[in-house]
Amino acid sequence: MGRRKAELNYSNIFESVEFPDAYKVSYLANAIVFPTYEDIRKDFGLVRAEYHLLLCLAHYSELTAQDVARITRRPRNSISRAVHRMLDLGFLKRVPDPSDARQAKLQITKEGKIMHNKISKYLVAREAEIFSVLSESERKHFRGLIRKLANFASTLKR
Amino acid sequence: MGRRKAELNYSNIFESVEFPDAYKVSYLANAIVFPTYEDIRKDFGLVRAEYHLLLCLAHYSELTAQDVARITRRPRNSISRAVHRMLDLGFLKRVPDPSDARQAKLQITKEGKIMHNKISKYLVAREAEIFSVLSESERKHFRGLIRKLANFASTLKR
DNA sequence: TTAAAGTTGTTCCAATTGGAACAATAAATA
DNA sequence: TATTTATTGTTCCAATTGGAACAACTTTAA
Repeated sequence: MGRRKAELNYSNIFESVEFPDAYKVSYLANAIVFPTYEDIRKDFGLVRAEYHLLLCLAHYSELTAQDVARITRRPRNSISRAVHRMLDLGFLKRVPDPSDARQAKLQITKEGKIMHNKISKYLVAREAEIFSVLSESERKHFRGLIRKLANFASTLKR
Repeated sequence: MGRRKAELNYSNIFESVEFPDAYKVSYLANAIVFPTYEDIRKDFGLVRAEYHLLLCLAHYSELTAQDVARITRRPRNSISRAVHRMLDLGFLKRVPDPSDARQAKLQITKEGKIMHNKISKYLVAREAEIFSVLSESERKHFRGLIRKLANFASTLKR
């Protein structure tokens, strides 16, 4: 095994960087969120936008593709592609909207729900693992603060 | 302008999702981190890995490409590509390591430092904007908690 | 009523991306 | 010492990605 240099603590940068909070959010995302999408792809065969559709439609009974794009802040064409694949896989169904011929309402199917539950279970376990480092009260605190931040972020134009 | 549907609050999902904390971290990352990389590309002409090199080498005087890959959790080939471009741009210099012919030590140049300062200034302002929604004491709390989480995440295998 | 502007979902395309394999080198093991 | 295993940086390649343009449609303004 190649020698490891004397002592390079890779997390020193956490404290010396000029924007430490944003940097750690970014780091957490890289460390947690992306590997998670990777796992979902490997274990369940769905890419990010496909999983996002499942997630959104498990929580809203009816959405347009555009709604999902807005909720997840992803480009419309990625969602569009994903919709077709999810229709083929039988995880979604689509009904034209009679009141607006441009759009169609999407719904999750029974099979989609089953898949969502499977993935969800995995993600719940993953969340528990990550947050196990916080005490119950710390976690409660963190939840309140990140809620505030996320809500604020959701108001940002883009 | 197309009508907006009666009332669809896109952030409802924040509370109903099965893994609310991890979801909000992910959401924050999507809302904040990615647009930031996009801005850095547009305004400064550097892609993510290129900026990461600048950031790392502004904080450690000497690193190998592999070190940077580890610090940022990015694939080595992305870093390798970025190194070449940054050398061409004059933002980095590279010196072979006499004690290990496989690797080379990277350093940031004066020009690189100038560029880093410019980007940094922008990111500091951006961080201030995002976190303006928290009070001073909330922010202090948040900093402690996210530090704990990020440090823990840095110990995860991948 | 007609024209202009905005919206939705889609296709096309160019660029980015990361996995896999590779050569060169170093360390570990027999 | 010789052989096996690991590491570094690189190239290649296939897949993913998102911007831009587009057609169909709706809403607003003239």
